[in-house]
Amino acid sequence: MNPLLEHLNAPQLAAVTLPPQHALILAGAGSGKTRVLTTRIAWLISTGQVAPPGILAVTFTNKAAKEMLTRLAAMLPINVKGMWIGTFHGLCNRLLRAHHRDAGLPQLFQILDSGDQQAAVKRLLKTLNVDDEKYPPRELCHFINAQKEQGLRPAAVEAWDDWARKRVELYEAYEAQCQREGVVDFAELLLRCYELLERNEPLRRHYQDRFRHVLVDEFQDTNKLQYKWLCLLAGRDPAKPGSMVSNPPVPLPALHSGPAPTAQDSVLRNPVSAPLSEKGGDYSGAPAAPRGACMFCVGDDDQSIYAFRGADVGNMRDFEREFHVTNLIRLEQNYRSHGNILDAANAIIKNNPQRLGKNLWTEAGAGEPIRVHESYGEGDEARFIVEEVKALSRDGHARAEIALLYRSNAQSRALEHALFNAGLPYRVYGGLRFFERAEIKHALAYLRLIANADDDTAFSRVVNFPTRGIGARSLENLQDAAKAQGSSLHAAIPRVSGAGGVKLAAFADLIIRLREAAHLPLPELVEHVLDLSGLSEHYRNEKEGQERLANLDELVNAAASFVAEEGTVGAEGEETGELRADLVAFLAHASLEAGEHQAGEGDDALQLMTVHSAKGLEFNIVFICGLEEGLFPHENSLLEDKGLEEERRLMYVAVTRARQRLYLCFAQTRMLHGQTRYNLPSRFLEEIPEDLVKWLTPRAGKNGYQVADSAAFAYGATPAFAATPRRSDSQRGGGFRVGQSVTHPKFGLGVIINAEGGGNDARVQVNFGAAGIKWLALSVAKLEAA
DNA sequence: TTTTGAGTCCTTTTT
DNA sequence: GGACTCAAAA
Repeated sequence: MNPLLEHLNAPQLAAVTLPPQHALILAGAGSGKTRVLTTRIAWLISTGQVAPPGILAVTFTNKAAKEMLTRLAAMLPINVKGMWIGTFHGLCNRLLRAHHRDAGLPQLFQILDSGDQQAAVKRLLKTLNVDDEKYPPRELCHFINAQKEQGLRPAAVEAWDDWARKRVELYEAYEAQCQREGVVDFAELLLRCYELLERNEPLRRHYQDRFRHVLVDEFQDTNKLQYKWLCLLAGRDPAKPGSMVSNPPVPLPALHSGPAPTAQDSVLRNPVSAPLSEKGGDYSGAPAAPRGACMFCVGDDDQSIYAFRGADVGNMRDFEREFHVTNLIRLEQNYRSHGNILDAANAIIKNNPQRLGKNLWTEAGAGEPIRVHESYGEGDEARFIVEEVKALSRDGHARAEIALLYRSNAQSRALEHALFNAGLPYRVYGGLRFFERAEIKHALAYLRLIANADDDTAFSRVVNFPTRGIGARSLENLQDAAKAQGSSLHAAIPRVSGAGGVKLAAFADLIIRLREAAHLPLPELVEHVLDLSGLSEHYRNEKEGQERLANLDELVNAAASFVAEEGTVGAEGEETGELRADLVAFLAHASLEAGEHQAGEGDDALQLMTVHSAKGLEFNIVFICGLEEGLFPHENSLLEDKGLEEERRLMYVAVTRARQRLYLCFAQTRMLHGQTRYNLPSRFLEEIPEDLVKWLTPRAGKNGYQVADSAAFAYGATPAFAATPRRSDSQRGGGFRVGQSVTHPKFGLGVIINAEGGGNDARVQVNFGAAGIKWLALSVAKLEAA
């Protein structure tokens, strides 16, 4: 037997060795998804069914792509570096660099990250004198990206009123600005690449012939445009029914002079395109489409948690239908979690309608019960977790194997506070990332100006940083001049006169001097830029500049290791003429891969992160915090179509992160937006069968809190208010307190969220959930403790 | 040009 | 409550 196939279970084996047909693999959490994907590639290659250049494998994150490459390298005696395995954006970047002329892009086009994009939109609104209250940049970016992710250019966007028409107009103006500056945002990377293939038949044919197998990871997270892009590469030509709305064929503006080369030109000239002879190995036909690839899509509709950013689970059904998928394979055996955890996850997700359907099981035993803990407030919740973690630590559990998951980032504060006070090392994921730091972005802006001085985003960022006396007025003059002659800011510098003009000219001179150093090896070039621009100097003089200075040093290191690692890739693409490919590649790398969140990876630290960022990870012990209505499920989600379903999938993802032990925590009160909120326990708690659960605090009543006095709470609850003085017989008597569950004959079950007055005047505010929030006089309303 | 105070917002996030 | 933005004051 092929050693690659050892230790695969039956469905895994079936998936890996599937004959060349389109296939959809429903891979449950912890079912060995990545293993199947990589083994499939290795198997296809090692059995001679396809040569490495015939493979296209797509992921969403750089991490996943890297992981795939690493695993593949361990399985195959080939150099996997040059293979087409990467993120959607990374691969599109590669294609666009190779065929930039055909795509209507300058050779050295720069990539805007979301921050750059927002800055560009802001700048646009300013030059057009558009009220940014009416068209907030954030929202406008979102709109533009959403359109692009649907595959819609401005001409194809429908608008019904003036406001909407203006938005589309701004979208158009934004496109023009990007084109003028030679920059491309994330969504544009995909859309431009899609259009390139759609309109350029020879090029499309070339890649359709080349790629025999297209493999997609996390398929449930693809958006419409990504799906279209995949379809195109897999050999489904654009005009066919079922393909998306087509844009009116607007000719792409060309930035360069001279005759546009044909597609054939760039295919033949370009080293990216493998010789056609390599394409199929001794691939022996079979039922696959005559042209184009076999699609092998791996995903889990139950783990689709990115609808809010355009992901469309519907792609799974569409794919199944449009590609006539007969091979639907379910990977349901879970190798991660104990039985109770899986049972809970299955029970929760069962409440979602319209699933493709799947039930995880394990050969591992039931394991420990799921622990549920109620506390009074978020501080108490955090203290409980701290004590529990300390105990687990004493028992020999590694802290790095314990994760604290929460729905929203704001929740980390209380946890961090308690952890800090307890001296427990922890690491929070999801902060500012390396290439997003201000000082790094400044340095990169200078580097970008070396590559392309017309990059107005980069120009505006550093024209007066460090300050060189170029104030708002000079910039305004410059902007006017640029607008007047329809040029970039840089090109307009000679048109500005006066003192401002002199200073601007000095800046232009700086750019020239930076460009003169463009022959230096990349790390030295970076260093040179830091020096000459005055960035290093600036941070040396700043009180709090030490860390930033260290980061800038780190940038030099990053450049060095980039050259060392990607050195071979530097040869990819065309000769860039006077400017170097490695600089452009490094800048693309900085935009496409923002870098790891922060240092301190080696330490044995608790892992704190949102549920979203925990996707794909696993831990021995998991605490899910803040399991309260309004928080998780988040209140905003209830207003959205299918919002609750997505929250439930999120809960499913959270639960399935745990291998051995799972804690579910909730609190009666929580500080939110500066106000104390009283929430009911999350409905997801109730969806877990009772026999899987062990309550660490007295069990809460259905839909409400346990009526218990504070002593019942392990870590000292401190009720802030009592409508009537609390009495020891409050259970029996009429004493109510904030946070307590009550029933009302008409409104049903609720929780007291506020109170005022006392004695006969006492009134309480009760949240009855669906029945609303009411103020009730205790002397009148027939309230009872639930 | 930098500092400071008021005002605003507030799920989730990768590329 | 707090982080971030933006406009006025030093």
